[in-house]
Amino acid sequence: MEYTIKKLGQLAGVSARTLRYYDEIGILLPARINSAGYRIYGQAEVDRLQDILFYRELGVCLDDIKNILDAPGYNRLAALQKHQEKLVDKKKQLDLLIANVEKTIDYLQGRTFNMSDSEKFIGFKKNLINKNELKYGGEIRAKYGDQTVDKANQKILLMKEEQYGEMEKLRQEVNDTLKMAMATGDPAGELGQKTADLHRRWLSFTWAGYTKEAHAGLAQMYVDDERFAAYYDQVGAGAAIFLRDAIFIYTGFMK
Amino acid sequence: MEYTIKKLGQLAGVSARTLRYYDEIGILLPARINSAGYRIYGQAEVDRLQDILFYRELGVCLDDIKNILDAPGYNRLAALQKHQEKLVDKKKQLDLLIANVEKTIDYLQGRTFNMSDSEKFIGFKKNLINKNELKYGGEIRAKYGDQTVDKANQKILLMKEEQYGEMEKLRQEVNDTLKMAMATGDPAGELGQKTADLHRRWLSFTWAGYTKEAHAGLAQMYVDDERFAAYYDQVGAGAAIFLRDAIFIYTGFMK
DNA sequence: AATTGACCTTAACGTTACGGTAAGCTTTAT
DNA sequence: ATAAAGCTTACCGTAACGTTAAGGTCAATT
Repeated sequence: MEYTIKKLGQLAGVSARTLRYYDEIGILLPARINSAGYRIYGQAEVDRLQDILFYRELGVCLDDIKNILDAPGYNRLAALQKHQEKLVDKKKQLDLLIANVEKTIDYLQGRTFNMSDSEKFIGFKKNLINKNELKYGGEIRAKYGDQTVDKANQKILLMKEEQYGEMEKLRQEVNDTLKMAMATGDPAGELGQKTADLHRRWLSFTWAGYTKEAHAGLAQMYVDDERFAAYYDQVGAGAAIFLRDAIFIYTGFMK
Repeated sequence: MEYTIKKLGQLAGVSARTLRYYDEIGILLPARINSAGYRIYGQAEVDRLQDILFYRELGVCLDDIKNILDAPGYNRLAALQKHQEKLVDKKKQLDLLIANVEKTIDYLQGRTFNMSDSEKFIGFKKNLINKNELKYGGEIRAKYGDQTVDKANQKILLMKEEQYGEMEKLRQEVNDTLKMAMATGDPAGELGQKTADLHRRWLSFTWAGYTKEAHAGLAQMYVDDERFAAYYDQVGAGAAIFLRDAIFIYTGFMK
């Protein structure tokens, strides 16, 4: 498949000006120039542009990207695997920032009293990639010894366990609060609503995009799907229905 | 608490130069200037800087941020709630990009044959926020009618269900493959390793940062924690142990 | 055959959000 | 007392394009 400059731009979501600039600085040359002087791009250029955008997304400057892609030992597969790690890091950082926003909201609403100034800046972007890491690639492990790297990995592992632990704690809290709420018999009451709120927070751990509609939809699924119903009914008979009602009220689907 | 320019910079992770620039363009003025001409920042400025960085993270230009923050009707709480949504959108986009990288890796390794050019550019950043949305805020709902908004939300809900469905399918696949693998009795065999790989992919749905160490750690937890052990042993007696062994081999923790 | 409108070209200047450096004053630590 | 660290203004430099101007090309329609 061959592309003119605008077609490629539309495909990749960048402007034609950007592609001309990339030509100008020599980071992405067209496959050929046709008789009218038009830039024509081919398959190799599509893939190279994809690589460029992967690095750009990680905040690497174009000059560095050029050097990386043109280096004699460039290994696309290894690079992609590194990308994956970096993107996952980025996602983790986003989670931190989202937690920051949530805590700030709680703070504004008076539900959290101890928010330090330094906490207010957790999760904002730092440079994800440092040049050395890009340049020396796999050698860093040999250079600094596996110990350092393993220590770093262990730290991540600890964080994961901690995160998992928090999620478990939250899940337990949902169950406990649900049980107490059911004793009151009122899904609209304070405890019922607290259950729904806890449930939302638990969801947010794994769910990407929270919306009220989705939350309510899931609540209904809890009732319809026997596997879920069975899980929640461990808490008590009719717990799935009670939880659904509480969530419907919480999300405004029922009054 | 009062801060000098460098202190505030360190707190927030920005340079002193940046803060001077913010002063210059009038987006963040110091609380006062001391006798030596030094900029001194107070509590209000800390919070305002936090707001500025929230918007900056979403790609809003400084001029727009200034207008937003200085608008008469600015409501910090509402703004934060909108931020939360946007960040969640961003996270979803990151998930798309990660999926893109993974698919490209599969493609390079010959495990996926049908990757179209347009697929190669899924997930790269577009402008997350458009000006109108920022300016008119809540009015958009009234303006275009709830119908439009609800339709959009419904679409998200559908995507969620789909995503959930895929995850469920994968989980089922893990169980099925695990059962077959156990019949062979060899965790290091093809089926055993396929189980471990499927398990990794299933994990990646909910886990932010995959590392071999964490994967292996979790596998051990499956054995140690009776709740998990019980779940997997539904597949067959000793399934948790078999899965752990397969994962240990897969992650290189055992030969 | 002519026209229209979408597309392409080069060339040049403009913009955003700072980084870097110079030249000099102030505060803090030793 | 002196050096190091931190502060000031002022100015120049930059990356990655956006924008506009002035003009050539292509496909479809009249």
